[in-house]
Amino acid sequence: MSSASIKQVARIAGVSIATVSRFMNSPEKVSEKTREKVQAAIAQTGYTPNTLAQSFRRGRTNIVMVVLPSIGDPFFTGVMRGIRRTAAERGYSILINETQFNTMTADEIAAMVVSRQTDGIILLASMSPFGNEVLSAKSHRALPIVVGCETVAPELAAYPSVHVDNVAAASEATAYLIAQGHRRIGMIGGSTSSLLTRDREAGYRQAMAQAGLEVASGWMVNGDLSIDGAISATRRLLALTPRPTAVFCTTDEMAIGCLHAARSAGLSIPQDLSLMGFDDTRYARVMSPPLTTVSQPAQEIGEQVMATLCAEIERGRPAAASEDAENRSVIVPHQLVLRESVAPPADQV
Amino acid sequence: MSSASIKQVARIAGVSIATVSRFMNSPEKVSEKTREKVQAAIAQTGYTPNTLAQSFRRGRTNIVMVVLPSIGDPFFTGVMRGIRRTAAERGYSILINETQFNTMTADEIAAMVVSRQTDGIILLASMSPFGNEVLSAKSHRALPIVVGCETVAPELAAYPSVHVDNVAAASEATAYLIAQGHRRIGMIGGSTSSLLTRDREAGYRQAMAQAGLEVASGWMVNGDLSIDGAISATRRLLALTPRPTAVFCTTDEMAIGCLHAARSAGLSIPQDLSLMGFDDTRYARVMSPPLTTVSQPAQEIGEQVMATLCAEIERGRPAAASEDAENRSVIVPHQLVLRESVAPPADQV
DNA sequence: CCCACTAATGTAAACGTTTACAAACGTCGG
DNA sequence: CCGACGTTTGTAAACGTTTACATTAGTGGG
Repeated sequence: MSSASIKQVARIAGVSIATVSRFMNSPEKVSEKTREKVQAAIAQTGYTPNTLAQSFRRGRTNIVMVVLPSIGDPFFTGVMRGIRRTAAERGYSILINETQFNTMTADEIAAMVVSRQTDGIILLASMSPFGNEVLSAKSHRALPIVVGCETVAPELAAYPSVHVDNVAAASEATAYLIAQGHRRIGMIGGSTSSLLTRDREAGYRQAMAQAGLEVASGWMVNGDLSIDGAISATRRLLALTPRPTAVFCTTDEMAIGCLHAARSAGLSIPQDLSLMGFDDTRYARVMSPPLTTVSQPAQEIGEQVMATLCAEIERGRPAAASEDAENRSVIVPHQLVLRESVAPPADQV
Repeated sequence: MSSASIKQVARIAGVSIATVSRFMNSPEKVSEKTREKVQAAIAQTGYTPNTLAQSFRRGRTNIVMVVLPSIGDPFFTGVMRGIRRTAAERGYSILINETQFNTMTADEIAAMVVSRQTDGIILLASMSPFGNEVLSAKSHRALPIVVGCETVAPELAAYPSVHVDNVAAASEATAYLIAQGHRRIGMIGGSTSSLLTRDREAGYRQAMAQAGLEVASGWMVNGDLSIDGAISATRRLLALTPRPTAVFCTTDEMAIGCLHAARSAGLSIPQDLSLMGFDDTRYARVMSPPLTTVSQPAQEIGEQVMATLCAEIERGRPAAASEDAENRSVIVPHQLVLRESVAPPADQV
């Protein structure tokens, strides 16, 4: 007997089910008197519409899926907060998928939309071969997808996106280290198959090149976006001779690992090694020393991404017209935040 | 034309829709020849069952909701990892609800189950007045709910749960500080409306009492489970005279805030102030100094909670029989992990 | 008082599955 | 060759909504 159905409410109120349905969805279409009767019947039965039936009938679940590398990273937590906020406002729930655990392949994720389990997708992780052919084959309509944080992959170029200018930001961060007098600067990034890492690497190389500095082999290592990954990456970096005097970590999470590893190796920060992070997570400012980093407006990114996705979903199939106008990427501002993990190098080159 | 329906597949394969359905759900019931035909038709049309229709028909979404204070806390991230792992294994997706943002009231959450949007609930946050009357009124069946991490609230006593022995753990942690020679020990907890905080407080008081120590007024402050909250809490603690020589934080997250605030106030840790955390998150060991804390098997808790919920869901309505056998709480082991944020007090009392 | 027009309500089909039941088909022992 | 039984397939109802369309009630002008 779980929960009452519309039929019972209709019977009790002495009206047809259509009227009850109208009462629920557009009360202004039902007369005052009837409204009262229906209201009473609903109160009496404790009726709640069966969401499953509604979703089925309407062909919409009001659920969107967000795909990201790891929910554990505090930066993504911030983005999620923004997503969740505007999702709540607009009546959507969100389903999370972490690529880190390879729980699903890109095709499976796409299948969730095709099979109508989900109304759209937010991609915060570059899934490069996003089975786009598969998708367009499976469904004639374009999938509602929006890309966030990441630079959009070529195959996804048609989709809207919102992110900071990763190459400019990385370039500025590196330039700052250079301006402090550093010449040997290492970089700890994620896997190079990630476009985001590639962009930040491009920015790093660009700044180095502009200063006429070379990027020696072994100066760029993969820290796997994790603390542990950054710890081993840092060990590799410190084993180099001459070793870098500064390290640009493409993520605060990795900067934390790097900080720990460097200190474990007996170095003091920033005297012996300068550290630059990225993201300005809540941990950055409570580290010791507080991390110099690049801040991104995480929550704002989340909000904009979700809002854009809602628009995509709601405008439904008919896209056509001024596609490009809507599909342009939104670039949100980044900012270098200076704290205490960077100082001029002690040993002169 | 989004995605093909079972009808089209049936037509192309030259069979009835029932046969196609059987092919999908219990292929052993259809003959070899037919299987081939259907398989071909599916391949040709790219058929994917409409999940909405399936859910509607079966009355199950295979989605469960988990309610927690904040997904950002690394401890919960660990629990979520466990939940997600076993959810994936068993074919469930998970919907997250953070109470921190008050996106939904307890009643609304319950309504999601009643209205069939969700098959069950995992409560990692104590929602004390969980509108249980409302629930049992709305639906005659018991809701599939399982409680994790938290001590279960009296109204939820009937539901299964899995958590560490919070009072014992807090007691051990405090006893360790006492054993190091501390006499004035402060505690930074969450809101006292949280049962978890209350349990850990009870453990703290118990250890103090056993050592014949008094808990002075002002020694227990609310750190709001956040870094910022802990920072102000610490300031209040340090303003006391005489000030505590050690602080027990009921969360590593708050211990991090406490560490930062103490250091900002010019104290060195652990020489001037000892710090004990709780949870052993991934940040604990990379802090400087590394945090002494109490570890909980986060992932294991998640796995067990989810597995229990699956059992609840799958056994469906008919509970009866040996209810209590299943409904007992599972206590998972905790462990004190000794690192470097605790030392004997410098100033002798 | 009737007609026309609007507002309110009812009827019934449709959405894509699953599944109880009935029907058809094979196979095999007699 | 027949009947019985097991296997495979088909038929049709059901799940709880929404909604196009038909119908009825209500309103006001002529």
